[in-house]
Amino acid sequence: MLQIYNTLTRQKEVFKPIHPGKISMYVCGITVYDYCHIGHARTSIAFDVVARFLRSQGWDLNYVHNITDIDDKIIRRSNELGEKFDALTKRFIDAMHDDEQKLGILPPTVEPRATEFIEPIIEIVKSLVDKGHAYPATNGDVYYRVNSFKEYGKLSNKNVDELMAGARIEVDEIKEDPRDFVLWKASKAGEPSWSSPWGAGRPGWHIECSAMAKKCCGEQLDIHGGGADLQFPHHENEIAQSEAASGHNYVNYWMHAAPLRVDGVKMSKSLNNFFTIRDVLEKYHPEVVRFFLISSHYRSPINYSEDNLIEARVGIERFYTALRDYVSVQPTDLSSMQNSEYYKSFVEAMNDDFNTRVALAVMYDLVRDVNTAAKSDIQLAEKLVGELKAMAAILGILQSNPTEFLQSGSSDGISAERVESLIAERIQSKKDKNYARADEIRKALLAAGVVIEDAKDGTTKWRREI
RNA sequence: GGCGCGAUAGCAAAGCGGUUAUGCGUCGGAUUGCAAAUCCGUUGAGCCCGGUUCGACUCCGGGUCGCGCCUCCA
Repeated sequence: MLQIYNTLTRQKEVFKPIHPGKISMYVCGITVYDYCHIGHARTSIAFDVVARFLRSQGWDLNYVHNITDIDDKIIRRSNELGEKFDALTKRFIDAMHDDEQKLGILPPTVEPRATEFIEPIIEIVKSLVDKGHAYPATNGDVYYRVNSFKEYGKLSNKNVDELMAGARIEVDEIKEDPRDFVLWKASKAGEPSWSSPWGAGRPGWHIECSAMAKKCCGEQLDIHGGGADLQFPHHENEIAQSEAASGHNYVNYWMHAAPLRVDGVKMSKSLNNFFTIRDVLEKYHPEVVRFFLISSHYRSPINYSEDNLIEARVGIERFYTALRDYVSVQPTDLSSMQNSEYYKSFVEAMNDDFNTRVALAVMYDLVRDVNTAAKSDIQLAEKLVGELKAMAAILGILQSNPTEFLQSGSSDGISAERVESLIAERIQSKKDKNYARADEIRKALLAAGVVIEDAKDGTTKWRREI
């Protein structure tokens, strides 16, 4: 029984789909004017895991992950760089796809871009104007009339009157009310623009999601997700737009991933305390990053630090060390795992609001039993490994070759060839009972960050430590 | 100021009103030429003050501290 924490009600709820067996899930993606940072990866991976798990359980999932490819920041950046806005966004979309692919983030069912949905955006704005929920201003902008939507604030639990009193809201003469937000923005000369009933302009920030969600999922969604920082104003405004336009409920379950922190505070563009995904991947294996990001619950903040990345690496090493001898074992088909106690526990954990941490704990239990079985019952060990790999696939981890993973590390370290040749020399020394030389070699390798393990059959395995 | 969230052992991080989370680390044992890996055992928790209860880390109230949103942000 799937349970999801719903931001709207601030509690876990049993999930009930709009259409039996089907789920529509819309997740806010990024505005593409720069490289993605690890905070973006956190949210993308969280929902990638949700999507993988839902599909694994037989749900027919329509996963929509949008791209906002037109907005003020994009225009500003394109002016700064002297690069056409669509060339700029293409460049960063390509980079984003590259990052996602490395991190094992599967492509969504649909990846709509705001600029491809200008007509539907104009349609919604028009209908909001017609219904009195929006109004064109004298400068050519069209604004949403916040006081026309009586449920405004229900998602973020804001009191509308207090919002009005807030000192930080910019008072704009052109708006009827300072809380009103822009749906359609008149363009200045030279800016990218599309024609509309209100003149040349471009979409405001929030409206594109209302339009894309409607076109890709219909007027009602099962799940809508995004980073916690989008709860207000973005998702609040989406609700106001979509529900005022359609006249009925927009989203059944709102999910928000907690922010990634650096030194205890949120990683963000404005604080300039972010690390891009590509920077981090220069130092750490992509699976380490992914493992780190799913090793705590998606609603708990995670602290990004070297120590925690190293801990993630060590945590995965336990898995790969166990899997080293079972490279040929294939993941077990989920349909034949229904009676596995491990799998039942795993599914139970994931059904409980996608508790990846508990799911990993189940997998660690499985690893221990694999290692124990390896000593006495290889068939059992292989069976358990098949199950372990099947669960790992649901989380999108343990997809590398174990030995390659364990031997991966900084490129400036000792070469694999050098390691192999020293190991060969050590094996000979051992045969000659020259243990002094054998130990010397082991110490030298250790100093170079290489740990060796002698197997019973006389061979020696090695891995890098970071 | 308004609205939320959190505080767990050396570190990371979950569930749970009474019964081992889990990973890393420590220590001891098995194993090993010695190691490493592995297994077994060990170590160790629940911010403070009240309350409810036969019993609270878990529920309720009040503090303290940290964080998020209220402004662009995944």
